[in-house]
Amino acid sequence: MTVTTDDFDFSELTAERLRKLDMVRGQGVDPYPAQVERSHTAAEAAAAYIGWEAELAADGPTPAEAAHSAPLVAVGGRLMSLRPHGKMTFATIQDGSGTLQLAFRKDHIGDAAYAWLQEVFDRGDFIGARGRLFRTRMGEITVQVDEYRMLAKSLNPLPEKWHGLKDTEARYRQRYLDLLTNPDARQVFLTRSGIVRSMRRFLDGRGFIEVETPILQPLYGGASARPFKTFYNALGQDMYLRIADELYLKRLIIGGLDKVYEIGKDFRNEGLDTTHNPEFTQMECYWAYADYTDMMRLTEDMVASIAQDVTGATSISFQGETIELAPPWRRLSLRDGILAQTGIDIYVHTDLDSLRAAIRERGLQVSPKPTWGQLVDELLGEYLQPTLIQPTFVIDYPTEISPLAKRKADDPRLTERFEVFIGARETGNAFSELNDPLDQRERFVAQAALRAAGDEETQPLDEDFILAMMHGMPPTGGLGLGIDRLSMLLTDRTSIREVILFPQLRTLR
RNA sequence: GAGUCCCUAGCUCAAUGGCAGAGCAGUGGCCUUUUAAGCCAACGGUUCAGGGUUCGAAUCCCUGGGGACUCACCA
Repeated sequence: MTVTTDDFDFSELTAERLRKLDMVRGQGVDPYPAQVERSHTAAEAAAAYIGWEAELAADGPTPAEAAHSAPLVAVGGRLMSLRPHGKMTFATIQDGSGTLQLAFRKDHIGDAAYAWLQEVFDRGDFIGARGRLFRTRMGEITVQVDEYRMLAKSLNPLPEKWHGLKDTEARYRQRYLDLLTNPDARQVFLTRSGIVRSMRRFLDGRGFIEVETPILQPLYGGASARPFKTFYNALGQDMYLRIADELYLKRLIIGGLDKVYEIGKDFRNEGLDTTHNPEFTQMECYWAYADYTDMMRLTEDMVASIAQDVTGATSISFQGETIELAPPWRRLSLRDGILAQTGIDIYVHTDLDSLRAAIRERGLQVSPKPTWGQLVDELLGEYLQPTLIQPTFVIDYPTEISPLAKRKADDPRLTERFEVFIGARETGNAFSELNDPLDQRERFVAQAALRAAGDEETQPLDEDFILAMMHGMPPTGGLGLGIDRLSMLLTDRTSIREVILFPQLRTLR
């Protein structure tokens, strides 16, 4: 039933809570006080009681005999369950540290205080309580409440306590309800936070410094993708949200910051599916005087170290597969990988027509692509990638699809580049960075030609970046790792929306 | 952008062409160690929206909205 006032439409349940709110205010009590008396979190209270029990054991008296000297705590949290039993009521509160049980006895707190609990509190409200800890007959550590107060009234009901919030759309649109009622969801985001923390610790420990580069850029670059475009009024010019951090981080390498990294959002104006969100998080790091083999060692050491930190092991379970992340990881050339899965040698079929013919000849199902490089990438995605469950460095990519990577000394058609695949998902991308400004300019020009041929995701010529490189850039290794993808891997989730707190959804009309 | 499936009470779910229902939550009552507390009672619906078919539509059809998955683009 919907109740309508001049200002709101709300449910009958909300109307009931508003009635209680009015009742509290009518009694001269502030339902939203600013000050909170709180000595312990839920977890700290439990730990304090266990510590007290341990001390007692040495002295002699049982906890029941010594109850009068049990720890006195002031706790606060959200009321998740209220279980009245006549003259005694049990409640469970939840704070960021966990849950704790409260016991209210009518003969202990008095008739009026006991009645007030039933009259004005609902599941979802915040409550603060003081009292001594004890264990119930069932052994649960519980606060014997001496006094309590309302910390904040909630006006909308929480989802059902047993099943939690199931509806996917509601879980994404109202993530706070998901976090409150689904412990799994909460754990995913704690793990994700742990991954980023562990990554920072690892890179800091290796002497990398964390930097911040522009998200709002006059020209996008550093990856092959369509950008989000916007307009900056003060300068009267078009701006882009970055699609990668790469070109700015390399400017820092040129500036003599030899080991830099950035963890931040990139934005790509592309599709939306279980592995893509238009706004996603990437770690990029650049290491002067290193090459792509150094980056491979860095990558496998870092990912294994992160997995150890957040899951306690380097061997993880993902979608029923056991994946071993301990180094060293398999290294497979792109050519050998595609040859093994399709029988096509991309070193033989080195132009678009020849490669198309070979694909047709074998009856392979791949979508048509406008350039040779994109077609090679398509073969990788269709036939090789699904086989790459265990962590694999696929190395030596065609120059045409790697415009920022250094050519291999013995074969200018290829670059010193690798992509990381784990659980059949692309998780990282790295190369020995191109530091020859003249070659870099040529690559940009070649990109323009590919764009003319129909490739919409080529990289624009960035004169300011070339200017920087003209001043001299040291040999450098660079790596990009997808934080969302890594989080999916380490939390065993197949949808990127499960590891992004607020995934992109269509706005409700 | 295309295809398939989904949308019912605050939440989790029933009802498949024939009286829209249950559990939880909420309301009233009983209950001093429960923890998915229990018992009794009453209450709670624009079945996503709009249109159509039909004696009759939550159910079938069409249009629109939102979501999930698959495909295409992408990391």
